[in-house]
Amino acid sequence: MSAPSIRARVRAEMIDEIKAAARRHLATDGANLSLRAVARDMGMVSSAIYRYFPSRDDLLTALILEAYDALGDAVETADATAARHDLRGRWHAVSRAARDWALAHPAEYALLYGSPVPGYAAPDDTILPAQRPPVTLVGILRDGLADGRLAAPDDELPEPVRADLAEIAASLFPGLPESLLARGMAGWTQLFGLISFELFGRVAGAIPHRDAYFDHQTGLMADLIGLPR
Amino acid sequence: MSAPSIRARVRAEMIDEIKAAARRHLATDGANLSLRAVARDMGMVSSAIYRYFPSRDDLLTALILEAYDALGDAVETADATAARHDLRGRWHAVSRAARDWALAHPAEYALLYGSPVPGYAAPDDTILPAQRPPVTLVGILRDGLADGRLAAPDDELPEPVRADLAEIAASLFPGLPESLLARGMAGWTQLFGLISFELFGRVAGAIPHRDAYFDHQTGLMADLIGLPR
DNA sequence: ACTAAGCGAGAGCACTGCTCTCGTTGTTGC
DNA sequence: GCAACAACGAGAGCAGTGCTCTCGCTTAGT
Repeated sequence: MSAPSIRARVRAEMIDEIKAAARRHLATDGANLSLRAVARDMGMVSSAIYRYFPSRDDLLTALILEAYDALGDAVETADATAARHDLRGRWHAVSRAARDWALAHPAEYALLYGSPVPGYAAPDDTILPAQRPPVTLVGILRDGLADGRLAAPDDELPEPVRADLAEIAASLFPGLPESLLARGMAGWTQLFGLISFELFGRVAGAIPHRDAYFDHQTGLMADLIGLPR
Repeated sequence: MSAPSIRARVRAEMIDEIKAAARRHLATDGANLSLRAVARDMGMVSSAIYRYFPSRDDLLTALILEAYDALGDAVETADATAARHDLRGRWHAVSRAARDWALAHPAEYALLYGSPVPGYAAPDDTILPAQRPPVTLVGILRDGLADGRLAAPDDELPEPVRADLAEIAASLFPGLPESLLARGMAGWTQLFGLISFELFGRVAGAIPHRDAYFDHQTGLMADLIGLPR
């Protein structure tokens, strides 16, 4: 007697296979995933897919969740691999990890950070995994502050901004000064823009040496934050 | 005798009406524009649209071109309205103009800066209008440098980065130091990320005071660039 | 052993982009 | 002024989509 029945195991395997096939289609055909094509790939008829996913959007949601997790893993692993006190090294490692993952999985990145699908509303399950990359980035600042290797800039924030950031800090980074959080978020925002520009084809051929450009751009944000060289 | 024949005039009006109807649909139904729905709105049958646009993608391209122009106009007008020597004021005015336009035309913004449609390749006509916002931003730096109100940072760029930026500067901003161009592009990248995050629903309810947050974030990039307060 | 649930196939609905044909209507050359 | 021609709108049709419903078959639980 197996705790998960045979049927349940087969079902789990089917779900995985469907997701795998869907991911394959996503990579080749782009964002507009065809449920029927996925079904064809598995030698099934389209209606059979509905035994496993109530709708196409639910399939997409499953893929999005997995993609968030994959990106989160990549980013956190890169952060953990770098020497803990080398703040700038960690910043670059995390940035590069995010970019590398995006370049390796462009369609999934577009799913996460591209224009939202009209009818589609991301469920709450996505909130936490979506926070992992920015939390990892700002975590570097938190560590630097604790080590004394990083000082909080003493710029004065407008009160509403300070209050909003204080709320975020309270729930995610207790004790982190709002001014530092603000700069960290600026860095995360620029990182996202940098990757999106490169991936979505703006910038085009204007910058042949993309790797070096990317590192320099993220380095500029490290400067803004005050990460020691 | 009218230089443009009646037929030609009617045709031009029809094209405009189709684009207007399409824009209306874009605003309500989101990115997946239905040619048939547009045709229905005009009391036509879908095949009649093909007399004016060879395909749905060509209709989208026309909308994209107009959107780029609208955004470019908004941005350049904002820049021209601010006092020429008030570099920081211009920076904020341009940033806000871009954001305001995006918030007022979210679907069109998504068309321009969202994930690219799989089969769709942006024609070369879009390159120039697409450059207008970043060119406007960096133009502020160019003016500041000419006025002596802004100094080029003397950070040393890796040679490949310097070379790539030098090429861009040569064609768009002759004489602009590469280091300044790099920081300007960082600002543009962050601005795009900022608007996209807000528009595409990340950040969600985390930041209630969006206007103030936006201004502060763009102000941080102005700091990085060195725009005088 | 019997019942109930899970499953895959198939038909069908409403929708999509796009093509082709067929009359009609406006434009232009003679 | 009229004939030839091009532009036009309607309609039918094709291949594709997401999704629903029904029908048998297989497996699981009692």
